[in-house]
Amino acid sequence: MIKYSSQTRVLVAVDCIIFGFDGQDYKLLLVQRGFAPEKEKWSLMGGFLQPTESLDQAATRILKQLTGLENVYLDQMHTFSHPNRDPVERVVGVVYMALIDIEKYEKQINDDFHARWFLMKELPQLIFDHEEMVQMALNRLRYKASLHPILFELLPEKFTLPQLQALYEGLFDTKIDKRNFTRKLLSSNILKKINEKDKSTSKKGAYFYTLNETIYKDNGQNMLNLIPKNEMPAILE
Amino acid sequence: MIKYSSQTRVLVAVDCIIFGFDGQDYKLLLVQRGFAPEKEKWSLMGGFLQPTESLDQAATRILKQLTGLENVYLDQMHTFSHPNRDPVERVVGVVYMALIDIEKYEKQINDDFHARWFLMKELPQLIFDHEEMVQMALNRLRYKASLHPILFELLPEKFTLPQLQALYEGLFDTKIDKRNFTRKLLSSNILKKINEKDKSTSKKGAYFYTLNETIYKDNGQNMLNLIPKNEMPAILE
DNA sequence: GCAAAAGTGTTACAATTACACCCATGG
DNA sequence: CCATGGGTGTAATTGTAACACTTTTGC
Repeated sequence: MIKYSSQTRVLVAVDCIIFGFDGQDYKLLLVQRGFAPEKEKWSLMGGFLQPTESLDQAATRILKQLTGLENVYLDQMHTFSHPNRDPVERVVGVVYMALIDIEKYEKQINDDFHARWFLMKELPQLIFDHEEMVQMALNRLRYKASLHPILFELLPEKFTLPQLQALYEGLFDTKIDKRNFTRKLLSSNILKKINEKDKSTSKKGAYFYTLNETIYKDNGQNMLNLIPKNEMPAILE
Repeated sequence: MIKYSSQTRVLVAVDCIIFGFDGQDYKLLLVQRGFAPEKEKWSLMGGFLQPTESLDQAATRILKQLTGLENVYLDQMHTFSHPNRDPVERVVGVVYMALIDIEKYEKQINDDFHARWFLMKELPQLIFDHEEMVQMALNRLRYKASLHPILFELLPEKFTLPQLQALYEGLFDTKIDKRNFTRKLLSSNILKKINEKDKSTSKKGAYFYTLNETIYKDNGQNMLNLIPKNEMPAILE
């Protein structure tokens, strides 16, 4: 078979940034690296791209290996390529961001990998350029979440408005007026109220909501706003 | 030297999507491929990642090779990885998007590559998955431009408000009210008026403006707006 | 009965949209 | 003098932000 001669081939790794939310704080799922170099140091969960799979498939495979989860929010974020980012040999690193419901995470699956959830505020030192990757992912998550309803992905199917508000307040490290928050959210029609309450965090109990799936998919709008809203294409990213 | 054994190494290519604007229409700079397979078919300008360079450096190098330009808007967009996207052998393709001032493009440089500007409306068939790449880039450009002032990158240093408006109208295929457009733009303080007119398109002449560089860098805002603007971090992407 | 969290409305202000006429000038 | 494109203001509407009290109930 003909090849492109005289070009250098390199390893391609996929690294997954896996976010979770415990009701209070954002967390990141890390693994303790089982092989040299940097053995036993903490790192993102990753693996090498295999000959017959795409990057998306590789990321899906890796995420499933570690968490047991499929069909979760998983998005290619950026490709890192400093020639010496891995000291062993050149590895180009494609980073994916995953948002998972932390409750669904299956602990037994990961024991092979010595996985652990870390509070975002208390991350250990990470190998290679993984800290830079995490920082970029956090910025990206804030960016997206400020524009699109994606934080739902961190919650179970049924969730309450106070839970959702805590999610936004945590990510942006701020307090939000709950009346305004609720009004905007409900006016988007993205939620369906369920006739059932969560009594675990208060005596009164908070109503559960679920996503209105038909509406939760079609969102795109604007901001420096040179384009009138009427003219904005419905799906932009 | 130790290596990661038993893993497959692949070629990494960088492909550049180069947008320009001629005052009327958006254009894409394509090259006629000089080697097999698909020799003489049109394709994005690309090249292989070299051993000592990063992807950003490779994209910069490739862009300079083709256009003679440096210090232009250039942004990593997405990495494509279908196992058979290149029929010769496996190549992972990292796509960059560039916005250039079409006037600055130096024709003599590209003649080695048989480069040509195509109207976005009249693109030829492209090799491999390059059409998919272009489609994604166009969506991405619309998305970004709807939120951030980046289309300036397609204009010369001095430009008029009607030129700028044509840029937005062209990208979104719509008409914008020029009073509202102007007011929003000027109220952002991003522009500086110059005491000089462009008389090339009208008898009255339109004032030139330039970017206010200090303000043109710090922009980030919102849209589904669960976060009050006061609380929005200044730089989100 | 009270502490703790959930729920709910109104008003002021800001941003966005819709809309039409005068201006400057080269020919 | 007139055709062409450039420039400008206002009013109605909509969206956003600030603000505090009542409800529920487990203890």
